[in-house]
Amino acid sequence: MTLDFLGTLERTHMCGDLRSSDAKDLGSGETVTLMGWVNRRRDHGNLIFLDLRDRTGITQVVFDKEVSPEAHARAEAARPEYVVAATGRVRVRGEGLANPNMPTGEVEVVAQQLLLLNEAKTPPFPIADDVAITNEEIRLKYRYLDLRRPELQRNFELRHKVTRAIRDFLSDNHFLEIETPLLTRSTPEGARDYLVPSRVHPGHFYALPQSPQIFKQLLMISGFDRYFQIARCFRDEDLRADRQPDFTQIDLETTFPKQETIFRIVEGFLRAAFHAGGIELPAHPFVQMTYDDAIRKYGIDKPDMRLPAMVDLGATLTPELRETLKIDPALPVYGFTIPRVGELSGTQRKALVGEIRGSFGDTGLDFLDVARLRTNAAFVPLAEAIAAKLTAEQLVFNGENFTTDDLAIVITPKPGTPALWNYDPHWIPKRVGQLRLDLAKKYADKHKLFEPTKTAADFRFLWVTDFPMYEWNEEAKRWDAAHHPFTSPHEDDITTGRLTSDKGAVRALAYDIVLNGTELGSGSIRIHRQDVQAEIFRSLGMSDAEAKERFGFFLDALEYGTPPHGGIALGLDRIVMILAGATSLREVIAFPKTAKAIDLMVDAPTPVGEQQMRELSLKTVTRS
RNA sequence: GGGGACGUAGCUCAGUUGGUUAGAGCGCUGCCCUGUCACGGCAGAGGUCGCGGGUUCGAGCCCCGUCGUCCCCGCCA
Repeated sequence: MTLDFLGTLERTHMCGDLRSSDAKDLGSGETVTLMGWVNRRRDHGNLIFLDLRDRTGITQVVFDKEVSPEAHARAEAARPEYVVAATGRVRVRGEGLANPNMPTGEVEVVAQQLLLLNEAKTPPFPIADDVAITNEEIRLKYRYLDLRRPELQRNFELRHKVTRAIRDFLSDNHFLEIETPLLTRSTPEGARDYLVPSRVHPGHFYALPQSPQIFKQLLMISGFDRYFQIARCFRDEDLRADRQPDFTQIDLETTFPKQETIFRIVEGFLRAAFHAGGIELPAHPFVQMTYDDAIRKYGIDKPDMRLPAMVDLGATLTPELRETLKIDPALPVYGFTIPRVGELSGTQRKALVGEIRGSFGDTGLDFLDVARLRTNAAFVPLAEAIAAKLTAEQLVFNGENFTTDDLAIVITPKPGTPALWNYDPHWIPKRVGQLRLDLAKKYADKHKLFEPTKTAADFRFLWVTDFPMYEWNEEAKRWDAAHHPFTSPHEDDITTGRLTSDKGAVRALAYDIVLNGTELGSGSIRIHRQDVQAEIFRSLGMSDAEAKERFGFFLDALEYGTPPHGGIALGLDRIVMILAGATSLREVIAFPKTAKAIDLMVDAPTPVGEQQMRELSLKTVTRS
């Protein structure tokens, strides 16, 4: 079978367009032309059905030997994924022939002509069945075919709509979209940089940006007032399901903001973005929580608000009880529930106990099983007191009482164990918080709190505020910037001199936006005074000379009338991922990389030829 | 750098205690079929059980190594 050329033929409709009204409107002799891929062929001998697919949908085309023997013959030769152009009349399907399962199911096209524009090898995995392919390797190698599947077509249409809604919202709110360089300067702190060797300057390297941080601050100094960018960023760190080395941020900065100014802007464009994705978020501001509260109540700086919080049960334990139960007299005792886990069998419960104890190892932590406490008369009052506290939290969480169907865990630190975790008061809550998430994941099938209902209730946003300014770096024995060194401390922490006297207690005007336990974005109010910036650099152990060498241009710029400013950057990929109900960024990035940062389709990275290496003054050495 | 899961036909998977010639569904090829839409019927092709080594009379199955993919910890200002 020879292939046809398109010639002068033009497409009149997309494959998702036609409805019964189109059949009525078309007078006799009028025809439509559809172009697309053969989704499926059903050959009944003298009658053949081809389902034509493009990104808008699928339309059934009928080939009747009596209507057009030529078209019928070509339809016989067509196979899945062939590219064809079908011309014919739209017909309302007869009684009982309509297919209510497809949007175009009330009509069909009776073909008079079929052009076979291109053939296709049998694809390595099915395109037509919208089923999950588990072989990620083959999906990525044949990414162009994977992307042809309806599921991914939907994801990228969603991504486009979300991006567009955000762009429109920010544009409507006086933000200017300005591009910043991709070839820029390495700032060797934070994530590892991707480096690009300079040909013109042997031994010198550009770095790809981890974020346009300094540039957007300079744009504020330049007086652009409000800036945004859908910015590609690069970080040479190990990957995760929600981390790719090459990713996209919605980056923005504005002059004269309070934190709340930034919050309202972000809430505004997220509302617009979710609206574009068919979700109406409520009009009220998102919930806010300080970093300290997040750690205390959830044991993590990005709480998943779809689950009930942890509860401090310390007050329910008298010193005598602590002694009897071998609990440290001074340390907090945490309890939490996983709702609707249901009755566990003796075997299941035993396995769970082993699992939890095993995960604690030699940490000094142990736990009480509330269900077992109840079986001992001496501890019934304690069990009741604990249940009362858990009930209170459950009421806050979802308006339900804690019941015996909810798995209740109480974590108890053995006496004298603080030394094991270096007296860090966050150690216990973080550890308990991790267990909370592990168990929530383990019993996800039972509590179903992670299952999409396709409503706004699926998306639990949270602002986390008042992050610590500094983080103790145990290895280097020094204080590092917890966020980045351009973040402003709270104003009182500057005036009280706490920057030098008590670094651990300094709070930053830094905030994260969290959605369902995923960090969507991070921002801060920046330092706009040269003297404060210089002091922060010094407090980070950077000498004035060193600060000048690394950020001299920026310190200079701060001296020319820098307005107070601040901003945020949100991961566009993560927003789309969660909105699409996906669990990996690969589902929303067109050409993603594997966990080892390989592009399986184009096969990158690769060694380069000697000529290219020589031009760049590069030589490969083998690392031992 | 560390931990875990997986790897059997093009795809999704099964494969018992180690036992003869490795299976199913879908897909693919050919033939038949005028109302299917996950069409149906008949026939057929298709396998380095990721790779290498070992144990054994005998390995898809056990052991060691290795490669790849995925998930997690570290890391990600």
